[in-house]
Amino acid sequence: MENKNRVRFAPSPTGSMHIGNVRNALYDFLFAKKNNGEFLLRIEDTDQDRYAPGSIEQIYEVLKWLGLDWHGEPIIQSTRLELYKKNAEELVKNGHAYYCFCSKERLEEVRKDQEAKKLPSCYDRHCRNLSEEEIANNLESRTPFVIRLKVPESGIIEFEDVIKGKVSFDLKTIDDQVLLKSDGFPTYHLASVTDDNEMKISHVIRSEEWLPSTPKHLLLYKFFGWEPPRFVHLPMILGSDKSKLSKRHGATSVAEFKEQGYLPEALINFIAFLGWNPGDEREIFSLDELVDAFSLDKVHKAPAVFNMEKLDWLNGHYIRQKSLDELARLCLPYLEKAKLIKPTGEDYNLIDNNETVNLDYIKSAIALEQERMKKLSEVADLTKFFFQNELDYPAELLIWKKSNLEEAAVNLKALNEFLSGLTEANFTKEILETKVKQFIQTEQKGIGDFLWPLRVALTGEKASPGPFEVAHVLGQEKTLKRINDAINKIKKNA
RNA sequence: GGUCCCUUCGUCUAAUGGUUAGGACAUUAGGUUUUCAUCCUGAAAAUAGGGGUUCGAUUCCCCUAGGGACUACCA
Repeated sequence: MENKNRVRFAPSPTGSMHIGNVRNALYDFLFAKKNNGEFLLRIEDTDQDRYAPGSIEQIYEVLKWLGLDWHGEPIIQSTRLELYKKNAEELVKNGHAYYCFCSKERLEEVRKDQEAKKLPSCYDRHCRNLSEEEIANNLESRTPFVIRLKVPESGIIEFEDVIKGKVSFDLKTIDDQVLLKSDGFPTYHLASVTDDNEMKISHVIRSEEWLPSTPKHLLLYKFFGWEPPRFVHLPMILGSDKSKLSKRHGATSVAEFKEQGYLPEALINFIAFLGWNPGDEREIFSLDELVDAFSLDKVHKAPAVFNMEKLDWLNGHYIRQKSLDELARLCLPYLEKAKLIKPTGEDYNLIDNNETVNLDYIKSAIALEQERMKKLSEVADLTKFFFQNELDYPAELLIWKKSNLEEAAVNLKALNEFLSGLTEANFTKEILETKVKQFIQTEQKGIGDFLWPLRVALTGEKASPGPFEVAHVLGQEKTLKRINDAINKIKKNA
């Protein structure tokens, strides 16, 4: 019980959840579940200026959507200001931190000066040795102040990162970090160390950008007399040009991916493999399977480039795995958004001609495109011909290979006649295929001479599902109408 | 500039001293097919460079180069 593994995902509510956040959360989750530990959530809202309204709710929503359920109530840092303040003052009392009354202007000047002299920029420790009287006076006159960490003058601080291995820093290069800001809020450093201790976090799993501030955190643990956790610095995720993944690389927020129709399964599977793999050749993993296979010692040191093509492939894979009911449920909003259908009671109206269709019709249409979809958002474009009354395509599209419009018209007429002679009951994919192919044989022509124009007449597309399955979904009446429409289109064109 | 981290096909990665350097995505050639997609088969494609250590280095060490992060009263 004492040594239970506890990890936390600690985002700050300053914007939308992005891929990097999700990777951190995912590895936290996998590590906790794999090792019978707890996955906790903490909201690091200690920057009043950067707080983005709604982003806390979005964090919850995204984690739930991805299936990364956390344990217990989230810790909200802004509700714990007293604790941080108390800890900062304790450090001052023990001589490990000090009041600093420097103005922002002065700090700015110091920085500029150091830059001009090509010196490493850090606080010049102006207030580090203020007399008690000076401090008392400043406090008395209500001069704004911060509390800074008193970094020892010399020494080496070394630690064993779970992923990077041994890392060491010379204390001489470390700045006297601000711990408590003049607005009374803690900085990340104070707040996260305080809370990680309070929450009994065993492994701090976070992005590599935190590696350089880890010695400050270690100092804090030492000065507080607390046992430090293990540090686990995850490699970064890069964009296609190998710079830190950002907006200009396209979608990076989870909300955008969701909107484009990426499935949580695909996102999880893909992101898990950015910097980790199970060590064998399997590629497809559910969240549960990831938990089972996960281990921190298989996490890489090197950063990984976010490769959208592979995500698309995975997403297509997961779409193909979906049951039709589930897929239809996911696709419906996209069809409505594209103004193809609108719900009316239990059924749906086609916006094009106000015809009423039922859910089964929509499902049949979606079923035919399931293996072609890479993202849910593509469903509207892929299935639109099932919901439109008049198809908009050039007559020339009806021409098969080296054939011509006249022949297309002749063949379509023959098909129309033949199909008119069938009963509605014959309009299944299998029966149609058998019968139409028999019919084509008697015509002494190539199969494409009939099937290509038929398919185009039914779909208006140069690429689509086959004509028999489309005709089945459309039904005899619409099928015949579309063939007629095509013939008329050719006539008009002539 | 300073500190720290990193380096296997285009990309994600396997192989921790001995392999024809393996797989996946993407690319590409075929097959199936009325088109597209799916599916199947094949091809091309990598150990950043230089030194060591070793009988033997992708693997261990050093240097160089390149990339990245940090360098805020942001996280």
